[in-house]
Amino acid sequence: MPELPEVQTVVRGLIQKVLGKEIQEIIELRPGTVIWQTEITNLGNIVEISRRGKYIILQTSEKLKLIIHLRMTGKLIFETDWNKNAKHARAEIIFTDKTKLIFNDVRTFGKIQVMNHDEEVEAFSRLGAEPLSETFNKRYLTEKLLRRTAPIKNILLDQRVVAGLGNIYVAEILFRSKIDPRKSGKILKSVQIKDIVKHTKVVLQEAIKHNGTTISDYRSVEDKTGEFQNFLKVYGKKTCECGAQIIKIKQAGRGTYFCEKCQK
DNA sequence: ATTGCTTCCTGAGCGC
DNA sequence: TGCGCTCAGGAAGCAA
Repeated sequence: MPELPEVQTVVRGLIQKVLGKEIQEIIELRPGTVIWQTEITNLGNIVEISRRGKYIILQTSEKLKLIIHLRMTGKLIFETDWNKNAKHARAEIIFTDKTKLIFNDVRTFGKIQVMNHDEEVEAFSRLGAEPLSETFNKRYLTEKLLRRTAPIKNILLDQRVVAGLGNIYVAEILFRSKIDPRKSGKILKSVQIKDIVKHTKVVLQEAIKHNGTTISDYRSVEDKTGEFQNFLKVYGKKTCECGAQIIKIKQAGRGTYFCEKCQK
């Protein structure tokens, strides 16, 4: 599932492969994949590629922007063979040099929004701090956890609190912080909040360095897997490094992995 | 204001 | 071999 490190890896790949290219057309292969929020005559060249939370932002010379969310199984694969097709291709961004970007998505939850450069992305107004920015610090998180009775796992998954974390990284962050994911946000000690902030930054940076985590679907722009799955300590594991059994429960509709011995 | 449930969707894996 | 079931989960929408 693409979370911040995977999206960041895709952005890095896009900068290498498609920055500067001129978009000839966007072909929607499955209805509902592309959301047109403005009239288009000419798409223009890609002039800037960035990320906000788990959203990818492509800006063009024609004052347009494409907002792409991969959700669970979305991929953006760069393809130099114009005639090549992919099994679950939902849309294609065709460039004038006969290369293309295939938006592949088994579960079809991913979307591409096409809108004006100066138009506000509604979803962005709800997003919390970027975890790798200065804004995401102990003071910020302490304020966000105030009065929140939900389990810390659920709170960290909430994009309004911090933008970019998903199920895998939250599990790893709480493991490294030695905090029980079931623990209510508001009862966390000052030092625990400090640890969450610290380990969030460390885990995300390490994962970015290793091109993200591939459990099943995630691939880079070059259709390669990440490597951070080799460094996971709890997500999907049976045994903890301490020797105890990893426990699996369900929280917020998702699998939570943790070690009862290490995480209090 | 916050919480937690449901919904969207397809393929993999499992038991029989 | 194939059927039916469960599981995987990001975020919106909704009820409480």
